[in-house]
Amino acid sequence: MSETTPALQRPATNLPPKYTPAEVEGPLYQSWVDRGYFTARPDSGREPFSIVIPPPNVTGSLHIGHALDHTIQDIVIRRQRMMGRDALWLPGMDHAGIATQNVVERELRKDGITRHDLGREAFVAKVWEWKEHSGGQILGQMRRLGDSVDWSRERFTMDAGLSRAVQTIFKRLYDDQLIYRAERIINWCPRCHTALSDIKVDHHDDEGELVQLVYGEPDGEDRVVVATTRIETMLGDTAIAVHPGDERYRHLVGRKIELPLVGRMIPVVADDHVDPEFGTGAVKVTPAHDPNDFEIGQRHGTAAINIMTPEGIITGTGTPFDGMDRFEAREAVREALRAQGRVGDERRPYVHAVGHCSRCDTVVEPRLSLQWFVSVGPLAKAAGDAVRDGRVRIHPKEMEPRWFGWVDDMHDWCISRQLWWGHRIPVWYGPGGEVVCLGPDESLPGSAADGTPPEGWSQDLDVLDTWFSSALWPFSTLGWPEDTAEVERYYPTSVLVTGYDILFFWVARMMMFGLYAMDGVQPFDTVALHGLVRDRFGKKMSKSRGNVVDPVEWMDRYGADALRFTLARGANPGSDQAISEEWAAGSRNFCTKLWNAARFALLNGATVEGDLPPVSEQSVVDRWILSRLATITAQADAGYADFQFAKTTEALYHFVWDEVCDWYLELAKLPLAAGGRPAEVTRRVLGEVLDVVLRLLHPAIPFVTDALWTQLTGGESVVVAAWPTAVPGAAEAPGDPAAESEVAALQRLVTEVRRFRAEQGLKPGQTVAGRITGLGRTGLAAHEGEVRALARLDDAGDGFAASATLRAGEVTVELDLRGAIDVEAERKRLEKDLGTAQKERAQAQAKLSNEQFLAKAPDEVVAKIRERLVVAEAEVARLESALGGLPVG
RNA sequence: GGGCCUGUAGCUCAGUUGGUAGAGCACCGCGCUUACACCGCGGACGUCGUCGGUUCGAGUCCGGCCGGGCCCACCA
Repeated sequence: MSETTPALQRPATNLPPKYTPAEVEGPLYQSWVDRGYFTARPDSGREPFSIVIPPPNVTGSLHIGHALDHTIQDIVIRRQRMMGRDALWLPGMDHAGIATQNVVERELRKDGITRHDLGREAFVAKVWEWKEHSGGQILGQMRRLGDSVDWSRERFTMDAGLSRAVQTIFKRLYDDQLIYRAERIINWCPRCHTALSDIKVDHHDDEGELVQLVYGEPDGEDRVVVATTRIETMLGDTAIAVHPGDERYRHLVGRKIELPLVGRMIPVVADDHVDPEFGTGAVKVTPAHDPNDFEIGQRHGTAAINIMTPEGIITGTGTPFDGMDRFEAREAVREALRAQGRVGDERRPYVHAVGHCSRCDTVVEPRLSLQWFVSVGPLAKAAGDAVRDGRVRIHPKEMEPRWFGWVDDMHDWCISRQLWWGHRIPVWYGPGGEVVCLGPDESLPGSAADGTPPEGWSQDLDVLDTWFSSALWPFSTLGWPEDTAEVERYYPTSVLVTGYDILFFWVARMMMFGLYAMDGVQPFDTVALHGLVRDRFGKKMSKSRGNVVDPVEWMDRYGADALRFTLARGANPGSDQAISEEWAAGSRNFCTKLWNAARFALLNGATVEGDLPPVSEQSVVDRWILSRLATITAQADAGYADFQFAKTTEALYHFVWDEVCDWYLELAKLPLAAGGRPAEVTRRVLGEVLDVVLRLLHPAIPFVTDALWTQLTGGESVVVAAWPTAVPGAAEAPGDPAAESEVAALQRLVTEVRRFRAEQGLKPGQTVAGRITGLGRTGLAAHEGEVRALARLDDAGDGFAASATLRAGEVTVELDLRGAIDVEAERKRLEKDLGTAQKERAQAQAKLSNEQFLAKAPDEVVAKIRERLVVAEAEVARLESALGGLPVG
């Protein structure tokens, strides 16, 4: 209790009449941090619960998808904290190799310099500088959102500690021969000058040309026609392949044919890969520029000739095409071959899938390259098994097939990147061809004290794929490879919350490395997947569409709570959500409603002091709301636990708005006005309801709930309040059905009277004289006062003359409308209702006269239909009588 | 090419083991009823894509078709 917590000091009357999110949210976050609420306590003796944040890229700022991701994690972790767990939500950021390097290079370009002008060391220093700036922005946004992360444990994938983890695991994998270096066809971006993972390649249909190309003598018997979309690669052909069983080419297998334009003699080989049905049944083989061809080349021992520079310029072919860009060469080669009559004049457009760099959209070039790989076989198998045998749960379960589809058929992972920003591959090459992989504390024999390598040694130039370090995140952030208390305590983490879009390349890799590094212990027990945030039409957000929502803008306009509540309300497990500004406004409105309800309670002396009054002293209305509160508490608890955020927040929304505000508060006004013991009981129940509701809502909307809760209870903060699991003093679940049905009957009657009034043109606030009879037969004998208050009926004094009569079930309400009754309106209303009732009666009768139904349907269902018939018949009778009683108009 | 998901009120979406269709927003009346016009009261709105099957009964299960979307993929 210090100056940092002004909210605590305010008397109840100080709650401003108007809810202003900025005023509520502004000071709260820092006070939470100052009080250390978010700091995990390994020595607390409490049961641990841990989440590591999916580290946002240091590039740019948080987008709405991050806001969703963080909201979900914050809901989970805040609830656990309230449940008394030692809750750790570990924050941090990812260095995002290529993305970050691109951003910084773009900055440099504005000043007309390239990274090569600076040199590697200076450039990397520049990136660090930039990271400090950009990273700060993200942290500010997280604070704004209310993320209850443990700032004392913030990490960055390029931190010294995490870099040690990277080097340690690299060395271990290397020693276990799970990392190897090999020439492979990789996706190469000629513009970014880097290898791209399969995931960074977008395939979409482009129009090209499937050229038919004649090899061998155009008229000779060694004539072979092949088809290709990349004719320029023929300069690097080293074979022609046909299917072994293809009679058309049997005579050619084993022979050599001259490669046009180049003059090289290349063999015809037989390979199963070739589909004799496709095209001409013959394939040109360019091992250095096509993955299939590479494999064919490997099988037949043919050379791989690289004909392109990293920039995509033809080189080393000894032809006039050297020096041409690949697309330029495509045309030139085609023309040259056409001149020789090997290619037809006619162009046949051909639409096919072409890979593009996901970052710059350049057409990727399959290219032979010396790269580092992780041999994923055993690692992926373990990752699959962990889910198969139930050690790791994927939520929702429908995502499991995708998981298995991926881990059960994973290619080896190319981990080297031709970048400067990232973890440098810890491998050194010696003058005599030596290759040495170094662990964190190792150095080359003969190194100088300052680490300068011996003469002739140099380190591999490449850095590791960003995902390599992210894959270690669940334990590297806890201090691994050191033997820390945090690793011991918080690993495996309890739940991983992330979007299904990175299930494969992040989650799968964490699973592989986690199981590998931590002796088979999984990195998390549960993977909770959420979807993508889309625009109001369900379209993907993109800068080009101009439909991107900036979470900060919405927080400015509606508050962080409203943004969070909006995202939570749309968060159905694993599925995308469409959001619009109306939703945010609706969420803000809900916070306002909550605020106003709390104001009402405070102005009326609601309290949480002392025990809840015994059931014997509670009114039916109290019992009803407490029963409902107990139900909603159980629902919310279970719903949050099962990651059903949409369902749960929706249920709380309706409980607060439709039940507490619309009915309970209105009904409570009577005993509060009456004073005495009934008022005392109501004040206590009212306090209880709000207290519990605020605690249940706190994980989703932390700011406004804390502001209100401290006012209501005088407690320190709802952040550290106990999580409600049951409502003490309320009847046990399934609640108090008697009270619930009694109040339901009351609500039905009041609604009926209100509707009648509205049909008759009475203004909602206008009080009229009325006489109510028959309440006892509906079990509402004790509720006449409430009916009168909510339906605005005055007691009928002397001289009362009924001019309109409403029969609602057993109850009759006669109103003195002083001749204002609209007979036609009432007739229309009654006839409509009669139609509905008759239809219901007919449906029930039809079912009950169906012998098959009677014979086969369960008894309870039959009983339900019988009951329905009775009700419908009574309703028909009532409406017919009411219609008959209308004045002839 | 293979696989997955999806089609419910004008819009965006819920609908638990098959048993009389729901929400928010938008819409139509009326209203400053002493917490709240970021509100209240009342109202209207769907042959659950389509055809067929299973069943006493299907939005809910099965099959075909049509319409969207996604993932994976080396088809030259």
